[in-house]
Amino acid sequence: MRTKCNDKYDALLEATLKLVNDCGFHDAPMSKIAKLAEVSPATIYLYFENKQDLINKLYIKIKASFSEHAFNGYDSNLPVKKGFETIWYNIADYKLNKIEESMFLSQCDNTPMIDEKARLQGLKHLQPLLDLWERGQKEGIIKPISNYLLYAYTVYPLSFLLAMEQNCLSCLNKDSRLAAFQCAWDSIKV
Amino acid sequence: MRTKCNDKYDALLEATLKLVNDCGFHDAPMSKIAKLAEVSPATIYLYFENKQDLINKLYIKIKASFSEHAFNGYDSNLPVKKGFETIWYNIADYKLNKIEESMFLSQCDNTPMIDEKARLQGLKHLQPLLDLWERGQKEGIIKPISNYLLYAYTVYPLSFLLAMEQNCLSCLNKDSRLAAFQCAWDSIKV
Amino acid sequence: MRTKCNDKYDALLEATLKLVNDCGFHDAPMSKIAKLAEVSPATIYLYFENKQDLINKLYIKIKASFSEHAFNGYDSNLPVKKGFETIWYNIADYKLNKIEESMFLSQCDNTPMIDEKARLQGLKHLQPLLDLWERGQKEGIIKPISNYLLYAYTVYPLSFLLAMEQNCLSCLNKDSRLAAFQCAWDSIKV
Amino acid sequence: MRTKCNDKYDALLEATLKLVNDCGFHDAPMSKIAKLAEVSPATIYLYFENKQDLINKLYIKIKASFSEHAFNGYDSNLPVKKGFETIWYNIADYKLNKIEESMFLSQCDNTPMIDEKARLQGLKHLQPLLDLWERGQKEGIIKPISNYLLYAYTVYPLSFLLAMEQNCLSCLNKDSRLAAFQCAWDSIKV
DNA sequence: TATGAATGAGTATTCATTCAT
DNA sequence: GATGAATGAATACTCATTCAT
Repeated sequence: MRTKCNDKYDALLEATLKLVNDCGFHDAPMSKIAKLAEVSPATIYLYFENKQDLINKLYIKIKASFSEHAFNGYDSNLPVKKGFETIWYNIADYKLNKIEESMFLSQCDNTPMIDEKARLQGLKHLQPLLDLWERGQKEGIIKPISNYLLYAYTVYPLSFLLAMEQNCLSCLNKDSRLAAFQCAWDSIKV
Repeated sequence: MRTKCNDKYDALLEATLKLVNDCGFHDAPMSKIAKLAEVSPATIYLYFENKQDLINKLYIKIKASFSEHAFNGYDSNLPVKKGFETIWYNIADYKLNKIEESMFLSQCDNTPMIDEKARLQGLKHLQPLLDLWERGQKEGIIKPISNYLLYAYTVYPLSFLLAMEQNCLSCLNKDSRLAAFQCAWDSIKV
Repeated sequence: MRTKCNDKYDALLEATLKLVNDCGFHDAPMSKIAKLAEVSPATIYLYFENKQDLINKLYIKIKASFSEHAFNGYDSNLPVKKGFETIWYNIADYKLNKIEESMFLSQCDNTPMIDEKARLQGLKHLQPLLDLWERGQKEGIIKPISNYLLYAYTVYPLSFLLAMEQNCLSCLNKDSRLAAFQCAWDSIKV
Repeated sequence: MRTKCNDKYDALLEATLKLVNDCGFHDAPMSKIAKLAEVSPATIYLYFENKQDLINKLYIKIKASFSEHAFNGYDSNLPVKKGFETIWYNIADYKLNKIEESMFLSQCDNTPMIDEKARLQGLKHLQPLLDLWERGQKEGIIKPISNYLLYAYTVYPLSFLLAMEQNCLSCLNKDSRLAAFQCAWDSIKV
């Protein structure tokens, strides 16, 4: 499906990202997406099957870039806390620097706008973090609770801080980020 | 003269809640809402100005019921931890028992589908919790960090647990809820 | 159909007149008419069969008041020119003083918004003028041309002067009205 | 790529003309217009912004064709009466041969269905006639009265004759048209 | 008599998608 | 591959009219 002219493919994804963020899925018609990408509406259908496919592909692409960021510089041989710290700060960085992408993910995750199939595909990237937690639990450093809880109390709160945007992005700034990390670590460490 | 009954008003809100949850705002047309509420499409406009107004009013109503639940049995004279515990468990209860409502709030909070005005009106109910935190900080029991962080690491994670629904609702069950609360408390206590 | 409470009947006709003039037939819904008349929409149907009937009745009423005015003080024994003068000035008076009514008649006469039946009923009031013209023709004072032409060149032009409203009402004022009458008379006299 | 053809644009204007004449603006819905033009409702919006724009454009187009007709063969060097005769007969011709167009103009001019802007644009074509009248007045051939009066008693009556259609079109036929012109001229000549 | 509630059919307009070049 | 034209089906919303009191 994806042809040699990646320019248009990418422009379409970018336009979709912007419009869905600003107006919501319900007010991001194909015609507007095409216009913003400087492309004919018909052209969209050369690269994507339909609107759902366009959204799905954007979701998967962003999820992938998110994961790539998350494990940047991470090595599974690091001690548990150090490893967790690396990943957590990476994610905080991503939220702070890739605001559009992060907002889009939030919208997808709280809305029935993504195929179940795409959703699953987006999830499978987190395995290294789950492995790290398992190791931490074996070593008695991390509480013996479900992965869901661990995620809910460490990574997920970052989404809220992002959503509060104007008033709260400061919470993720270099110098005040320590407090946030401390909360995260305190909530899971034994 | 027929008299305007609350039945229809409520049926419309209920239908909207269900459809927006199941299909998303973008696929919850007025015609479907009317059908589900067993009412003519035109009737909607006797009770609501337009679709936006319908959504806004539903949001505000649910936010209000949420707050009412949250502070049920709470007394500002309770010791900080006890007070926090009361509120936190109330909210966990709400999430567990009012799944539809909770999912709708998540969708609203991560989507540009709500008026800024309605959004603000929905926020003003949390004051007692903020007051409690302030007291806890003065007493040296709660970390001296911003309200956003406190909220992000105590209340907000519950939304994630809810969203994971099938796999994770167990995390909020009576017996395993303690672990979740412990995470919350650990992340904010000094 | 018309009941004892003429107040509401009249208020409805008045409201219709105003709304149709200001917004056009296409933007004068029954609900607005009811509101302006300070009456329930359902009440309209106690006095009128439907919207068409309401418009028709208003048309006929105004046509009748127009004719009454037109022949005010007219006596079929007057000499032809004097008689014509009387009627013509009466009509000019009406156009000048009953602007709303005159505009409504213009709209009805240039639009398919009136039943053919009502239209015919509105026409039959002009007989005395036609009789006068016939007499004038017999006396050799008025050109031997069709009634349509006589009307077109004497009475009808007044509608245009009215329609030009702001810029042109002056043409119908007491002192400048003579010029207009002179045109009318010149165009039909032998 | 299919190319936007004038056929559809014209068909739409024609359909609108017919429907507005036969049923009135209030009963000429876009769906009927589309059907009559053998086009999808959505297609209308490729050529016109909305219904108002469609009506406006039709009005302006017809006004332009009317003016073109009116001054066909007219030369500002002609003697006043001859010049007036030329224009007047041209207009009578137009009314007789372009009945649909003439009726539409009447409806527009007696109804709040046209934008003020479009209305103004439609007016500016008559200048040569006004110039002619001015010259006639300077030469002492035409009464020193306002342009409104001159128009009301010469051109405007033709609209009435048209409106009476069935019974009266004969008044505009070649042989009986002289009587009508004579009325017009008599009413303005000194 | 009078009403506000209720509604089915309709209105202008938009949308995701396909057609023809 | 790329496009603007074209469209049937849908969308939010309105209307003339009727219902139930």
